[in-house]
Amino acid sequence: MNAPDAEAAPRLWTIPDKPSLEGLEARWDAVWESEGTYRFDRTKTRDEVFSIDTPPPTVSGALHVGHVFSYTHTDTVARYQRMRGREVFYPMGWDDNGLPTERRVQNYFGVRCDPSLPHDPDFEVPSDAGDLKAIEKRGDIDIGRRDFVELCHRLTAEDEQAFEDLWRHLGLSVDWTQTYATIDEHCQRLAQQAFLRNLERGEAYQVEAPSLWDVTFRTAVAQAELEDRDRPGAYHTLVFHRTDGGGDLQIATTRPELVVSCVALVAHPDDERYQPLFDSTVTTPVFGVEVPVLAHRLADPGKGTGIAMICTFGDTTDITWWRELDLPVRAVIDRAGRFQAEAPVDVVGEAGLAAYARLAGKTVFSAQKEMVELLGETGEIVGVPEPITHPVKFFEKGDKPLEIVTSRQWYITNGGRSADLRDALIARGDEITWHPPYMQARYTNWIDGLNGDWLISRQRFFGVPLPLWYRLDGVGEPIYAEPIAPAEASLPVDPSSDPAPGFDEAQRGQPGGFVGDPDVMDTWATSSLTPQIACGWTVDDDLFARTYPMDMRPQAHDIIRTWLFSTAVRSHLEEDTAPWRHCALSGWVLDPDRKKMSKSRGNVVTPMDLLEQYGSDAARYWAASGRPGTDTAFDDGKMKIGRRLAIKILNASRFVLGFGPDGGEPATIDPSRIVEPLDRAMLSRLAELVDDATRAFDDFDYARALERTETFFWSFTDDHVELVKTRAYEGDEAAADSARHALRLALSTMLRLFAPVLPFVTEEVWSWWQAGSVHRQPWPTADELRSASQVDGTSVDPAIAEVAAEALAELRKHKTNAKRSLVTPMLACTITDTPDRLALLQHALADVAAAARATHIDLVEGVSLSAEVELEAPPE
RNA sequence: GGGCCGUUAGCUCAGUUGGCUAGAGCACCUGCAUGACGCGCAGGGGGUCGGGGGUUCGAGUCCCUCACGGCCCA
Repeated sequence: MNAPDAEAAPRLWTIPDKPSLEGLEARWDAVWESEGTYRFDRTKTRDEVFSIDTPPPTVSGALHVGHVFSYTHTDTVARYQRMRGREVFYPMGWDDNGLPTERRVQNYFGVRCDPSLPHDPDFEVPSDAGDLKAIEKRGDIDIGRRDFVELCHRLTAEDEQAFEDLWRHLGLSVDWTQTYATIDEHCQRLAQQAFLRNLERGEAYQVEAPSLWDVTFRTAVAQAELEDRDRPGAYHTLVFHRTDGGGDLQIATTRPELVVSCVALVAHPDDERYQPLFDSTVTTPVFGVEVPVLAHRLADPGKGTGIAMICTFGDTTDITWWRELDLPVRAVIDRAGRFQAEAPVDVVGEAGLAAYARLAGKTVFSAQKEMVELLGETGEIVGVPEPITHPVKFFEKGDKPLEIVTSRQWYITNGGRSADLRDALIARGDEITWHPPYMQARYTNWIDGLNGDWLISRQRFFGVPLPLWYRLDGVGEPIYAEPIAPAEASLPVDPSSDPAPGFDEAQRGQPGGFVGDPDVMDTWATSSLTPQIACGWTVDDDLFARTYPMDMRPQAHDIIRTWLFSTAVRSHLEEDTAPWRHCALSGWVLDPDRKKMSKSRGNVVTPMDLLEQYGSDAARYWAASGRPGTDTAFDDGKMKIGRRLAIKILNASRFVLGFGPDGGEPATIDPSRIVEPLDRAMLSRLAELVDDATRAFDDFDYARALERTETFFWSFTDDHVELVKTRAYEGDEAAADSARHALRLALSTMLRLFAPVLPFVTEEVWSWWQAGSVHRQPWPTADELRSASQVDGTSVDPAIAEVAAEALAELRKHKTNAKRSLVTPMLACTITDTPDRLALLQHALADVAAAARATHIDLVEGVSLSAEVELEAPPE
């Protein structure tokens, strides 16, 4: 690591004749790597460290500008904190665990995982991998789980390299020696270990219960993975028959195919229309099953006819009713989303059984058509279905509506079923500083709306296996109530290939033997442990003590309910603390039509092309212009401005440093030689900027810091440099020195202020005249500038800088309005202004006159600024 | 239906605790070869700050209300 080298010997100036942005990324990335500029120094204590819980990107997903956007935000804060003297712990992780990788591997290699197939030791990677046409021609190859997982590892390794290349090109100041991947052995061990500790403490449990089920992926999914999508549907009005002889009852439903699994009707307790029927019974159409009419507050009197079927299970409200009203189960939909072969036991009549036979084996979609036909035949459907559009629950990665299937699943407590835990987790939110603050409401609201614990088991292949086995009884049935857990020292384990402790592999599947739990954990069950993973929980106590709880969690606002919340749950359960002190939420990148950029919309811009076209500093400039938490439109115009800024920094620096002494003398900054009032006024203004930028960065507001710095910089080049350049060139020694040292001090300061956002161009300029990396320099302080702006303890009025700049602008205006060059000499010049302002201007009058090419300026007292000038006659 | 965010110049956006005549960049117009930068510099036109009401000496800023857009959750 480089020591901060403010004290180090200044180096000789080597200023290129024609500075350029081209190639800076590759050059400085290599230097930073070889110098270990961003290497974490683990001798630092907790209060000296700033640790960042970086989002591990899903490597199997496409790289897009959204990545450039949010990761740049984090990097600006990391660089700022590093310059503030904090030792920054900034690891990168890859999220290669889970369904996106499975899908990509299936498509890329043309394979399908069949867990029943054994491992094939001779398995070779398909030679036509990546060739979509060839794969389509030959069809998918079925392979065993171990071979499938091997392919997952192989492909994610390539994807990770592409991400690392992008991150390096973008200039993320990551310590690449700390990298982890959510499917690597370390993460698997840790995820299993954390689960086992949840199990020991009773926070993890299994239960056979109805849960949301994706029929395409054939896996259970959690509440956090749901999304509502509007889908067309239709109210079908069905006829139920009262058993008290009171006639028929009409029920509106969008899912007539579930009549067979109807276990009750329900209406609102206050609904006078149905109050007389409560606790009476009716029989279902077609199947003739007797069901009760019940009251429950969740029934909506305004929906349909105000009375609904409760089916097991049509939607999540059915689960609530079933649970709270203590109803039986008549499930009909299997794990493939089809009607199972056998009718529920309560269907006993011949007609009912015959009707069910027409549904058996059908998908939900075909079963509905068949059922409507059956209802028509019995005359138990009224009128024609009334089309509606209604929200339907989908797995966020799925294409078919979720069904509800009863299965044995593992859960971790998250407050969804415990008011105490819920309140405790909401209170954890108060330990975190939210940027921007209103994001905390999303966290609180999500927890408030939970309706169950966290379902963590998934019936998939590429993930961290649940580290459990079950004993088999005498007839080979698993005894789920007594799961067998491994010793922590043996982790990670794969129960599908490792035998249970105390058993021999030969006993797998045998009566009296064992069977491994076939499921993997939800990918969030691993991702929720990124603070523990990165900080070395249980494997490196020393590192853990220096880095945890972490200082910063940066992430996008759309995954507060998943990643942020689940991480808070794990830290609460495991460490009894919030996992971080600050959460910084980034917005989204929108396309120019204000739509979220995504691959499916085809509006994604390839980030590497962008970085090469405009330069990484320019892309970072665009990203850093997006305020924390705010969605930002993709805008290449903004990148052009960033590029211009970077070029301007090169040119202005070259100019400022060009005033240096000849003959290879070292660059120095000697504040005691800054004596001219205008120079001191400029530094005084710069001190205010440093205060402002520091406050902004302390509040994670990189956008504000950049904006203020940029504004100052442009007025510095356009006004201050123009005012002092003649003096710097040809003033007497003391006056010239004052200008030069002030320019250098200002440049040094601004380079450091820009460094978090524009790491390449600032490093390039720094290298021309300073030793070490700008990124290991101390962040500028207002104090150093204020003391430089004073002489013998007396300050100048910083307003001198404004008055001088405004006077110069007034004189320029006359030249421009006369359509003359700004270097046109003035034969005479009079400036009128208020006495106060004239007094200030007096301190910079020689500089103003030189910049305006006036040999002499007369001052006249008046009410406001104006000028009269006489320009040299234009050449004929 | 509930919660949150937003609405300021043609476009993208600043505007910290209320306080000079509401700003910047882009775009547009008019000029300028100037000791670094023409990817530059100077100057200019352009806004009843979404509508309405209120508090205040004073509101883009605070309060109420409505409209529109977005996100999250039912």
